[in-house]
Amino acid sequence: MSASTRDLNAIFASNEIRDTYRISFLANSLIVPVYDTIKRDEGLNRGEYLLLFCLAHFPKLTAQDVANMTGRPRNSISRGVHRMLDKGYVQRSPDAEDGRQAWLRITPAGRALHKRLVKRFQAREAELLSALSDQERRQLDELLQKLVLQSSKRV
Amino acid sequence: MSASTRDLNAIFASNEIRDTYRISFLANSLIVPVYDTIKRDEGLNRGEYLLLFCLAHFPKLTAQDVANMTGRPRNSISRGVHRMLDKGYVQRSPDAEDGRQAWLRITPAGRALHKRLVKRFQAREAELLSALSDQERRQLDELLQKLVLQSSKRV
DNA sequence: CACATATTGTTCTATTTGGAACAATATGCC
DNA sequence: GGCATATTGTTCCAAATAGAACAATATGTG
Repeated sequence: MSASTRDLNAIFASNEIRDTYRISFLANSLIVPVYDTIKRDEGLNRGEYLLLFCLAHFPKLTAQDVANMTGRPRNSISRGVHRMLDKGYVQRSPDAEDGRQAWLRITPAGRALHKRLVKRFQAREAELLSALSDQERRQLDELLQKLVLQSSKRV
Repeated sequence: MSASTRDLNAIFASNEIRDTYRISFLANSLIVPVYDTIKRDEGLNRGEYLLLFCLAHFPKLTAQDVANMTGRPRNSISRGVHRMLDKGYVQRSPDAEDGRQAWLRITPAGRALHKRLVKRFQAREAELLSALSDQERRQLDELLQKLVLQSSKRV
């Protein structure tokens, strides 16, 4: 009964950082439930899935690249790499020119897993976007692109 | 050198879940650096700040309300409540009608803290939004509102 | 009223997370 | 070449996190 007597959704429209609050809320709503199912079904945690996702979109990356892309600390990536190596979803080969770094690549098993798992995010995204018309989706696409480029500029 | 030879930003435009990826990226970019400064300067972790923020926008809430609003598990909220009680930013009073629950309210000290801290998020938000025109900001506002309402509908 | 079920908030525990220090390697500057 | 500084990836450790079980209270159904 407690929640029903107050409109908790009112905060979406009436707080000092409306865009921040709503973007953060949407991010959680889009990814948390899906990560939960991935954890449950495949035993991958967030860092491991992010690594898989990044490697699915580039021929090769260093651990530092993945840290830069995801904003996670290097030690988290390092742990994720080792677990994904063990699981056979990722392979690693040292760089001949720079002895410090190593190149990471996705394996066929990793790519197959990615193809299966990304469908879950797509389904959740489609559910959310069902609230928008085609034109609104195009608007959103343009706005998001401007914002992420602005955001990554300062890094 | 490794990153400069690859355009890591390309993933924004070319992945299977573009909106999910970019919204999640933006959320991190908006809140993580600010949370870091709040942790450093005030010793509040994410759950504690979220509690403060929620209570700043409602006269009273139960711990369960806060869990619903933030999507965090009840035990995290419970811990946050105790620490914020100790710090004097929150007060608690049992509900006379329902012996299980208690009402949480922000204290004057808590409100003063909130007013100071929210400015940091506002500054970060303004920095991001500087990439958009006034009209684009209005568009974003409308789109976000539709999306959060869609998102909270299913809960 | 009695008993099964649900809800609130808490504690216990295992996992996840990230800061800091570290070794190995690379770069820059004299 | 030699030495200070930077970068990569790792390990160590402390803090944060969330699932599960729990006690107390409330609700519903006979």
